[in-house]
Amino acid sequence: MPESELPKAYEPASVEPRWYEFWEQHGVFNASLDPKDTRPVYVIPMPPPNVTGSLHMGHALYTIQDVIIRHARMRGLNVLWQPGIDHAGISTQVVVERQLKREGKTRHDLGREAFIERVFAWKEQSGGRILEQMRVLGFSADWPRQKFTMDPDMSRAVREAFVRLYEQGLIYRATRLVNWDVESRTVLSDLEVETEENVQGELYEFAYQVAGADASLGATELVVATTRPETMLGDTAVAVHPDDPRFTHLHGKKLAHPFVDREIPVITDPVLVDMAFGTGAVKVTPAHDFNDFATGKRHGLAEIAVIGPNGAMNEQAGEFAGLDRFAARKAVKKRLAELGLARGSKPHTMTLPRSQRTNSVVEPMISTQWFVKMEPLAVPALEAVRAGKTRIVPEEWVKTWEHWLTNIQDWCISRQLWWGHQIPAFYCVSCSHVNVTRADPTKCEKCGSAELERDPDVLDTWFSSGLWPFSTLGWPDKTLALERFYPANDLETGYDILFFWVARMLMLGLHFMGEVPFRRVLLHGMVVDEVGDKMSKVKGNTLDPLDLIQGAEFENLVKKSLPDAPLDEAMAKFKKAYPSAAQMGKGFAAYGTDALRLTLVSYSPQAKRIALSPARIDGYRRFCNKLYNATRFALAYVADEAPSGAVPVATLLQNRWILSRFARAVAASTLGIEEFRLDDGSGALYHFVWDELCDWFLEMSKPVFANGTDAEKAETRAVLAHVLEGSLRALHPYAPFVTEELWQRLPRPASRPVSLALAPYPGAADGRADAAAERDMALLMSAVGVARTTRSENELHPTAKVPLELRTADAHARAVLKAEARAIEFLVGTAGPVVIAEPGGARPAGTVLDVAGDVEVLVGLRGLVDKARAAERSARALKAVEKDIVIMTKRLENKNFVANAPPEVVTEARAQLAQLERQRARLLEARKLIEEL
RNA sequence: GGGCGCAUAACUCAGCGGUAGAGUGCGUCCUUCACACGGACGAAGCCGCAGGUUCGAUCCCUGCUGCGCCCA
Repeated sequence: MPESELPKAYEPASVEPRWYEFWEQHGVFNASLDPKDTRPVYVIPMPPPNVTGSLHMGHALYTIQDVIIRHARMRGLNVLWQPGIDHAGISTQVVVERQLKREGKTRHDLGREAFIERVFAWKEQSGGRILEQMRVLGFSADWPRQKFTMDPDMSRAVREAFVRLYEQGLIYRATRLVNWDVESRTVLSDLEVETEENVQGELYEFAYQVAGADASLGATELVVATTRPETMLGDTAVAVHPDDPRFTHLHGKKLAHPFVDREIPVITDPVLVDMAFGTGAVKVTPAHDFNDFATGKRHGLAEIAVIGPNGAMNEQAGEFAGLDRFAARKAVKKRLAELGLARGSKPHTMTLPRSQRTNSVVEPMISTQWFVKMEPLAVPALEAVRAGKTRIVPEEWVKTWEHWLTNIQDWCISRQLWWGHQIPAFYCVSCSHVNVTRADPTKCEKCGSAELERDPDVLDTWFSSGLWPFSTLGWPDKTLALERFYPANDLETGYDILFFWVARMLMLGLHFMGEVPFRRVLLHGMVVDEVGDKMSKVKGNTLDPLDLIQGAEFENLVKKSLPDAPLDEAMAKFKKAYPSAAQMGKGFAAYGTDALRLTLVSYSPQAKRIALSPARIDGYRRFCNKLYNATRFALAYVADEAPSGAVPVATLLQNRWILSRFARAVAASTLGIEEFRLDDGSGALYHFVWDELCDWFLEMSKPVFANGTDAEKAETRAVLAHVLEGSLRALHPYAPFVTEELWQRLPRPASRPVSLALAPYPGAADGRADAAAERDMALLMSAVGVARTTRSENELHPTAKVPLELRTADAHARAVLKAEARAIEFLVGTAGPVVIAEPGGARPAGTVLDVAGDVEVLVGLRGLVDKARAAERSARALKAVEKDIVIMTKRLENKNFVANAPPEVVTEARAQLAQLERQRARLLEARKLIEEL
């Protein structure tokens, strides 16, 4: 038997790498640029992972894109899914600088050029690993078209975009209060600042003495409350509310600064000051606080920076100069106390701004930076979504989108880093003119001086990502690729980069290409641990997709995720984060890529959190094994078939039925993929394969192969070969490896291509809808089910044979059951032929009666019946039916229901009630029979 | 302070204006020749709480409670 060639269990590890190599060798993932290729195209721009990153669960979610891409490819479209890597400015620079630090060096020891060379070397060595890991996940990307955001052609696009925006007045340079990352010593955009909530801090109070105070008018000092005492060195005013009676006598007064030689005014400001908060008086530091900055502008206050780029106090801080800002905080408090100006402190819950990349507390600083003027770009983007040119799915994100874009701030794009696209601005030393040019200039375009200094800053990483959908296709040149593959059809990514990436691509795509870069944006949630917490290294609840694919012992996992914690503590954290893993024993089995993929797409796409459940992955691993074994079974019979691809003639009930169910399943899968409901699409196929194909169709074909006529056998072989081949095609986008492995072993039509990845996706024409077959099968399934329940309730050995009689008044039902006698006998395990009869007549002694709809099921259990259990079950069934009867009766007795509900609902309810009452009658009979046993 | 979302079986999650579903787990029986990674059968839910709309609400609306996220 051919099946003996296959091991009994599916082993993904021995199968998956082989097929990936095969696909790449045959170039099945490559888009066609042949000018004569007229196929419609389908494009998803792949989000380029960071060059520093190693594969995490977020990347594994690219599976959603791959399923859609593979489906499109199987539908015969010219598909482009172009992979790439992002240079990831800050992250990468931080990684390499940390390496240098271990060698006792800084980037300044190397110099800019050598440092960049070093980063490139690092990138070559370890940066591409993630793309290798993506192959493990089966992603069908067009690898020969792989891009890196710092490739020469990408850099050219970036420079072109910058120059054009500058020429159009949309990029400008300005001095503003910006977010400063003290650790990496660069400015950040608003989006790169994250707020840490519920930080336990203190509200510290101290007093400013009023200059020339008159004690008879009131207090001679003004007490302010602050969370940042050290910034008082840069205070240029104290604000009170104009309506606050406590401070009326101080309006217009000056305060003496205790540490620096400066008097600062008391100002009144209803915007900044909340009378109820703190002391009602607010110190104003325009150079280090956004609200204070705005206040300063309103009142014409000086902006005195007291903190330097490294986070230490500068020379303006007088005696505190040189201290780190946090050390300065302590020092200032100590000195205030010594001067008798401290007025105590209160615990205070606050929020802290932190750098997304380095996590250090962000310092507002005044600095000269490059900005993109956003409003002219945002308005067309807003309109494009409103007009439906790009659709955001799920729609709930549209509100967020609208809110952000309508309140958008100008985008700070310069970064004080070395790693990235250096800004193409050249300052003339003699006339100060700013030359912004496509090619490096040799002399100033204004005064002709050859003395030019290039701006040292680089661009925000997201600037180049924003050009991705067209820069990767050759822009600014008019290439065939650009013409063919822009705009893309869909974009699929996490909601966390809706603004960072999606919005900017849409704005820049509209601006430079005059057309939206994609028609749909599909936003998925974040992968979190099984109990819903964000995955983080600190919590030790991260999962590496490769550990799930290849298997891993929990002990090794926790050693990897929390290397510094005691083993039992780390293990406890891990098991708390993954309750289902805690029940598993020592570790994860090698679930394989397909199981992980099926799991990831099984989550509802509208869930904001995807709580990854190891038990669920294991469930899909079993599904792969089920599919594998179903094919093993089939191969024993169909190995010599030569299917034509046409739907086989079917006369046997189960053959007609499975063709009908198959048509439904593939329709559901296709709809699911098209509607971005991969959970529904894959679920339909899962249940089709397991619950219908395996549990009923394969089971019913066994007696055919054992005892059927040659014609029946031939028909069943043809249907089995056809449906199985079709099922593998249908499942391939979700589970590419196991399906390719099995498909290559199955007989298949001669017209099929070399790889399943290129075979046509099945459609309605691959099945045959048959309502009658579905109805008749339902009857059979329910009768068999009831008979089996009776057997099981009485604890019969599975191989024990029982006499079976089915009685029904419905002549059609009798005909169906009679025709399917062989199947029923096999599925129930009957002693002798099943008797099909009309109701009434004597019941053989020792027979248990149950009902399946309108069919009485009589199982002969002479001497085997557990009377008590049978009675118990009978009572339970009766109770359930009577409960339903009460519900239905009440509903139908309600005049309003009958009058107002749609007529078909009323008719349906009446039919249900009638059915229930017939069931009750039979159950009462059955109960009587038990008593007689 | 503003906004968004979630609350359904022990766990993780679907679903839905008309008698509540899946996977895992749990219980019983069984190594029957595709699969014990299996089969058959079964137990298990005030669908968060309180109102409202409706002939009918787990579903729609309002409020509350709890949890999560985003923005300021």
